[in-house]
Amino acid sequence: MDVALEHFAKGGYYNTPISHIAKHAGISKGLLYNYFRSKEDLLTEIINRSLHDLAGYFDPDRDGRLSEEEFELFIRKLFALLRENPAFWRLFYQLLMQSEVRKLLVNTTMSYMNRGQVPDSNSGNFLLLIPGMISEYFTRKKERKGEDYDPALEGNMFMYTVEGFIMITAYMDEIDEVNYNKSVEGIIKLYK
Amino acid sequence: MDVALEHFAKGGYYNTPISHIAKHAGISKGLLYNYFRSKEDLLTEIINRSLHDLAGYFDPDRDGRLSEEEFELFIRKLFALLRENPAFWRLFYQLLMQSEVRKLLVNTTMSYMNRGQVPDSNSGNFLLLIPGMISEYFTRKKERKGEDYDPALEGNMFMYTVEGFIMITAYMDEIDEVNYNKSVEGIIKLYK
Amino acid sequence: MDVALEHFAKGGYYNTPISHIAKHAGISKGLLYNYFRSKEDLLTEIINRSLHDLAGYFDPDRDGRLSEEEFELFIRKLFALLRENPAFWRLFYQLLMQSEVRKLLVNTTMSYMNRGQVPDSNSGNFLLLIPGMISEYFTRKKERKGEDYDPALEGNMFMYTVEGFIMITAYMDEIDEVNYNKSVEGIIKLYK
Amino acid sequence: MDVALEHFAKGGYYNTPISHIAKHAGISKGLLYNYFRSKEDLLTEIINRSLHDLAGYFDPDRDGRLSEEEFELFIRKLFALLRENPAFWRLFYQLLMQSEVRKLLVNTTMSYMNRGQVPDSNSGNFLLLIPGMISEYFTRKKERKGEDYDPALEGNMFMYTVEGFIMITAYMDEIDEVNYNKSVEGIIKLYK
DNA sequence: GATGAATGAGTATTCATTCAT
DNA sequence: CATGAATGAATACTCATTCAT
Repeated sequence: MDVALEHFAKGGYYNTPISHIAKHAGISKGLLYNYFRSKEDLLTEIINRSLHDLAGYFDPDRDGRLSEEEFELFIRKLFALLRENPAFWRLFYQLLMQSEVRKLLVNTTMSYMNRGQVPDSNSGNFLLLIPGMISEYFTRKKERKGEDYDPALEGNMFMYTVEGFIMITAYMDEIDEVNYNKSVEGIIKLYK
Repeated sequence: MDVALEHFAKGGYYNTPISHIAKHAGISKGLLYNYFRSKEDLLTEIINRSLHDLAGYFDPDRDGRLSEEEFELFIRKLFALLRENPAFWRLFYQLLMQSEVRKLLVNTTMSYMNRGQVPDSNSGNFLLLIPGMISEYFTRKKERKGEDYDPALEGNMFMYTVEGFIMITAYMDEIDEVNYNKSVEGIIKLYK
Repeated sequence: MDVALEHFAKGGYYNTPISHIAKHAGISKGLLYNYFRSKEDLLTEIINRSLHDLAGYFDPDRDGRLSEEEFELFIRKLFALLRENPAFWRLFYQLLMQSEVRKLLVNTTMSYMNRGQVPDSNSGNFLLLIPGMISEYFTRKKERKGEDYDPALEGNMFMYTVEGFIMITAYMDEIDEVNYNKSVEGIIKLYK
Repeated sequence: MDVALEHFAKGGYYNTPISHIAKHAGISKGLLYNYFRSKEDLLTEIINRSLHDLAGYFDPDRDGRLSEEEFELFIRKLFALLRENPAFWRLFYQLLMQSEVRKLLVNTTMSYMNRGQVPDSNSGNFLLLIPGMISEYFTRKKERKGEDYDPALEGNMFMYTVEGFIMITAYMDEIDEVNYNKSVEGIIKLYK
C-alpha cells in the first residue's frame, strides 16, 4: 500500500499500472490480487487507512463541539499530518479533482468524518466534509467578536485558506521550515 | 474543444477516450485528428485558449507592477473568469494535481503569464505562476502597514486563500450568489 | 506519377501515404483521385509506364530471337535504363520482394514483355520474365562454344549476375563511373 | 518467431498485422507483447537470431583473411544456409529494398559481420557488409592470375553473381536440385 | 502463499477513399 | 478541374484480471 500510494500520487491513479506497483513492491501481480480484489479496492484501502488515522484527531472529547483549544489543536494536527504524509494528500486531491471519482471519495470520507450530518455534497473541499463542527465554531465565535462579525464568511475564508495551504504545501518539493511555521501560526492567529 | 473541455473536466483527461469526445461532438474520430495532431495537442490547445484569455487581464498598464486598483481589478477579473468557465479551472487543477503532468503545464502557463521571471517551480499553485508582481505588491504594502507587517506571510496567506477559493468554487454544482459575493469582497478587504 | 515513384521508392509503397504524395506534388488528394481510381491503380500506372518504355528495347527486329548484336544492345539498353531511372528499379525490386505482391507484378510485367510464353512463375527475378529469348540465346551459343558448354548453367549465371548488378547499382547513392563501365563491359565480355 | 518470419516474408513486414501473427501462432496479442516489446523488436530478434547463426561461418580461423579453402567453404556455407531458411533471406532482402529501413538493417548486420571496418554504406547488398575480406581475397588472387587480372572488377562480378543467386533462389517455390548444384559449382569454379 | 503466463477488451492513431461544393 | 472536410476500418500497443501450477 505504501508503494502504491507513492506511485499513485506521483503518476496518477489511472496512469499507474498495477504491474508497476507490484514490481516496485517486489511481489508478483498475482500476489497483489490475493490481497486486493481489484485496483480500485487497493485505492480504497489506501484512502481508508489514512482517513482512519485522520478521524482520530477530530473532536477529542467527542462532545460534537470544538472549544478554542480543540480548534487550535485540530489545525495543528491537520497540518502535522500533512507534513508526515504529503503523498497521501496529493493522491487525495488528485482524486478529488476528478468529478466522477469525487462522489465516491466524498462518500467514503464522510462515513469516517461525519456522524450522520450530510453536508452540501457539491462542494469538493476537504473541510466541508466535517462541516458541522466548523460552522458551529464560527457561529459561536460571533459572541466573542461582536455584531460586525459574519460567521458564514469567516468560516468560508478559513476553509479557503486551509484548503489552499494544504494543496500548496502538499505539492512543494521540500518545505521551508520558517515559512511553514509562520503560515501555521498565521492561520491560527487569524481564524482561531 | 468545448465538448472536450467539458468531458476532460468531468471524467479526467486520461479517463476520457477520444472516441467519447468525438461522439459527443457529433464528428468522427478521424475528423478530430484533422484538427488536432494528438490527444495531448487537443489538451494543450484548450489550455492555451483559456490562458490566452487570462493573460490579458494581468497588469493592464504593463508596467510590471500592481497598483492597489490594479490589484483589486485583478482579483475581480480572476474570479469573474472563474465563474464564466469553471470547467476550465476544474481541468486545470486536475492536471496540476498530477505530478507528472504538472511541469509541462507549469511551463506552458509561464510562457503566457510571465515575462522571463522563473518562480520556484516546485510549488504547484496557480498564483505562484505570476509571483513577481504579487510578492512585490505585498512588499510595497509594508510601507502602508508599518513595522509589524510581514509581507512574505501576507503574500502567502493571500495565495492560500485565493487558491482555496478558486478550487472550492470551481467544484460547486451551483454557486450561491450571496456567499460568492461576500467571499470576493472579504478577500479584497483582507488582502488589498 | 514522378513524385509518387520517388516516394514509393524511398519510403516503401505501403509506408507512403497518398496524402504525402499529393502534398509533395502540390495538388489535393481529391484531384489525385480524379486521375487514379486507387492507390494501387497509381502504382500500376507507374509500373506500366516504365515497362512500356522498357518493352521497346527488346528484340528490336521482332523476330523472337536475339542475335549477338541484339544481345549486347539489350544489355547496354537495360543498364542505361537502370542509370536513367534507378528509383523505378528500387520500387520494382521492393515490390518483387514481397511474395504477395509479386504475382500481381509478374503478371503485369509479363503482359508487356512476353508474347504468350509462360515462364516458371515461381522465380522472382526480372530476366526470367523474358526467359524465352534468353535461354534460346544461350542454347544457340553452344554451337559456338563446343561440347563442354552448358547453356542452362551459363544462362543462369548470366541472370544471377545481371540481377545482382541491377540491384546493387540501383541502391548506390551515387554511381562510380569507372567501376560502372568496367562492370558493364565485364558482363558483356563474359556472357555475350 | 518462426510464424512471424514466415508471415513477414510472405506478406511483408508492414503489411502483416501483429494480430495475424498471434492468431497463427495460436496465442493472444497480449502474450506476444510479453515476449517482444514491439513489432519492431520482434523483427529485430528474428534478424538477430539468423545473423547470429550466420556470423559463425565467416573466417573460421579468425585471422581476418580468407584462404582459398575458406573462400570455397564460405560460399558453400552461405548457400547451405540459403537453402535451410529461404524465408529469412526473403525477409532480409525485402527489408534491404526499403531505403528507409535499410540503414537500420545495415547497422545491425554490421555489428555481427564486421569488426570495426566500415564499408561504403550506400550500397545495399549483402556481401558488401563483409567487404574487407572479400576485396582482400581478390587482391591476393591477382598474384595467381597475372597482370591482366582486375581484382576490383572480379570482386564486383563475384558479388553481383552471389547476390543475384541468393535473391533468385530464395524466391523459388521449390529448388531444382540439379540446377542448384550446378550453379553452386559454377560460381565456385568461376570465382575461387 | 506465491508466481507469471495468458487473455481480451479497450485506446490512440493512421490513412485510403468519398463527396459536396 | 479542383478542393479538403469527413469517414470508418484497421492497427499497434496497454493493462486489469484470471488461473494453472
